Amino acid sequence: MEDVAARVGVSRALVSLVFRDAPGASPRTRERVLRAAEELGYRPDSAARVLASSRSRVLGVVLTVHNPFHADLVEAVYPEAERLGYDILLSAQAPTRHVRAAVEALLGHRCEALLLLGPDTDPAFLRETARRAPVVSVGRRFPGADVETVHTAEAKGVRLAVRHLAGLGHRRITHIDGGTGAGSAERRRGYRDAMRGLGLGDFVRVLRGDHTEESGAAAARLLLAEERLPTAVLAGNDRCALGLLDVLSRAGVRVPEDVSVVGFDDIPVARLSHVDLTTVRQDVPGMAAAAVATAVNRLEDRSSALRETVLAPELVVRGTTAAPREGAREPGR
Amino acid sequence: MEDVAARVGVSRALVSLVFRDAPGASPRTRERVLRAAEELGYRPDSAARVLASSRSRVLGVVLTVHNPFHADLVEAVYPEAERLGYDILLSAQAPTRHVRAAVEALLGHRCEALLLLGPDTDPAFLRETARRAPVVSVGRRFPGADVETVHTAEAKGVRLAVRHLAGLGHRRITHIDGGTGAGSAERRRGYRDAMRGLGLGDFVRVLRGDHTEESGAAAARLLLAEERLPTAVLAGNDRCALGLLDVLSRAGVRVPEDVSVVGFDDIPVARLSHVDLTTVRQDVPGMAAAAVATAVNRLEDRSSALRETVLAPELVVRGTTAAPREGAREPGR
DNA sequence: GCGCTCTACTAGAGCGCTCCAGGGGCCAAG
DNA sequence: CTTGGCCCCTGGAGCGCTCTAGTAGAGCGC
Repeated sequence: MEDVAARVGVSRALVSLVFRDAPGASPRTRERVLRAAEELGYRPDSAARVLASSRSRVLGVVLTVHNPFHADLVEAVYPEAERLGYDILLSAQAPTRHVRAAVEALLGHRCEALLLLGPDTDPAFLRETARRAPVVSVGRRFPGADVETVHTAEAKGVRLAVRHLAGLGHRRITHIDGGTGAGSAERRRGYRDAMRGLGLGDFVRVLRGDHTEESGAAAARLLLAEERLPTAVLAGNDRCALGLLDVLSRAGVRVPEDVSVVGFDDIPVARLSHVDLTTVRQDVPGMAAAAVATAVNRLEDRSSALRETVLAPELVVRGTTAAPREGAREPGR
Repeated sequence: MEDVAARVGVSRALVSLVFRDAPGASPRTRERVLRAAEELGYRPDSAARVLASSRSRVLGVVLTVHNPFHADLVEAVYPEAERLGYDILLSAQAPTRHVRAAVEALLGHRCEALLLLGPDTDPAFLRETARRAPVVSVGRRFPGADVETVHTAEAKGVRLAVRHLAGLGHRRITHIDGGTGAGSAERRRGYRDAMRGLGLGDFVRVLRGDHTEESGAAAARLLLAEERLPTAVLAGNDRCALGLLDVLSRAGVRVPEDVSVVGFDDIPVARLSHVDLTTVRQDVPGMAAAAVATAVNRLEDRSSALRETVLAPELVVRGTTAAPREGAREPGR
């Protein structure tokens, strides 16, 4: 910085000012400073910057690196953060690496706020973390944990799916739930309510699962071993639906002719032509934008109240749902 | 830090020393400092640390966030880095975000070296980046780009797969390649060589593809439209194999009875019971360890020569390969 | 000419840490 | 009793920036 200043013949402060895009330098000088910096290969040091300004303008994101839905969110977070002048740093949560470790790393690198994607942790830890920095939980609710929340109206999404299926003539609609996965409890409840709301209370059936392909496969094997299949299955998420589809198709069960399948999330694989999964799409750009905006808002106004942003999901009808076969219909219909 | 020092009744320097785990403090004092810090909720500020020491001990990792193989690598990188006392920062590459942006972010945050996972970029950019910091390209070779390289012996992996298939009696073994994907050119060449080496040169057939499920699906549709299927397909990677399997099974083609399928990578989905894909496993822990070690070694000895670490792959035989049906055998066998 | 404002720029004090050059005790050897 | 060495510990100068308070000088109205 000293060198750049010397080369242009101004003070260090002026150079600093130019690099901060702060007012107070003439266009001509600004231009000369920039050129000198270019020539000398000077790039401001973010550590020093952070230290001096006690602001880093960095948001930390904790993701489960194996989760395709998180991948979508991360991708959507970047442009939004950039728009607001923030930088993004990622840290991974994994079976072998607790959220705690990811949070420590991020905070240690001066992230001003944290976006936790479907964090697999306890409210106590979040409450504690929230005292250190604004925390936004994306996709998972933590009542009473003092964190900002951005999530989809899960129940509504499930309702859309159930109505779609019922509208096609399905009654025996089984739900494979997502266990303790993000949003899973809400989806399970939403399913029960939607079924009852349509007078299908007697057909309610929930299979335990989680948000992986494996659990969908397991559910499929369980169903195949029974006397007859349900006419439709509502999976806890797309990955579960994928596992289900795979095992069903290998067993010679045709989708959607023999059984209809609906997922949740609308991850990229679901859109592939050969999968063509009917699913409930979460508003990824909306969630990313809301998460970033919430964090930034909180940063700029510490006293602001906790927000809960709920985004509307959307049913995307593709090729895995159709009317049940005649023979599969309930008698007396 | 001042506060902690005051509370214990020592100097700031002593506190610094304790937190750096540097020798020169008695166990008793060390203990007291740590307790005081705990009570006051003091945590050293990494920005200041970095600034003062002009070392950050942070490695930057650029990954394609949608890539399950990268997810595996990232997970394996953490423990290795921790062992050597380094921190990891992630930045994503995506269709909407060039490697360049990820690299800038990481370097701006004082990463001392960069691990690029199968970077989708040009040698010129890498050469330029390598002048700024040690760069390790994982899974993709860049001859002449002055970067460290860690990759699998792709040709060997393919050879193992081809031999396995040939050993089962297959001759019409088709390869769906990975286009410009990481390692793809080597795999393609390896396939050709292996086929010729087994006297199967006449059966060489390469279908253009890329490293996505979609390309596997497309290849499957193409094959299904032909007079007869090959008896075995060697996909460019697991994702491609997955797309292929999916379309085949929906078309009523049984795997491995009607056609055998082999993937490459051994990503988590491949191991799932319902997929049970025979594949060539890349040594993920080995690659992660080598990548970290190479970066650290380079950091500690700037003058060290560029290394290329080649790891042996391993054939994992699962349920998608078997001997070809009698009828499918070549006449005259 | 004076006082005023406004623009363009500067000096210098931090930000929170590391690290080096010591400085006292204390003990064993001479 | 000295000397040397070792162990613990301290003071203070940076690291590369930001930011506040302030200066110089130009332009303006009266």
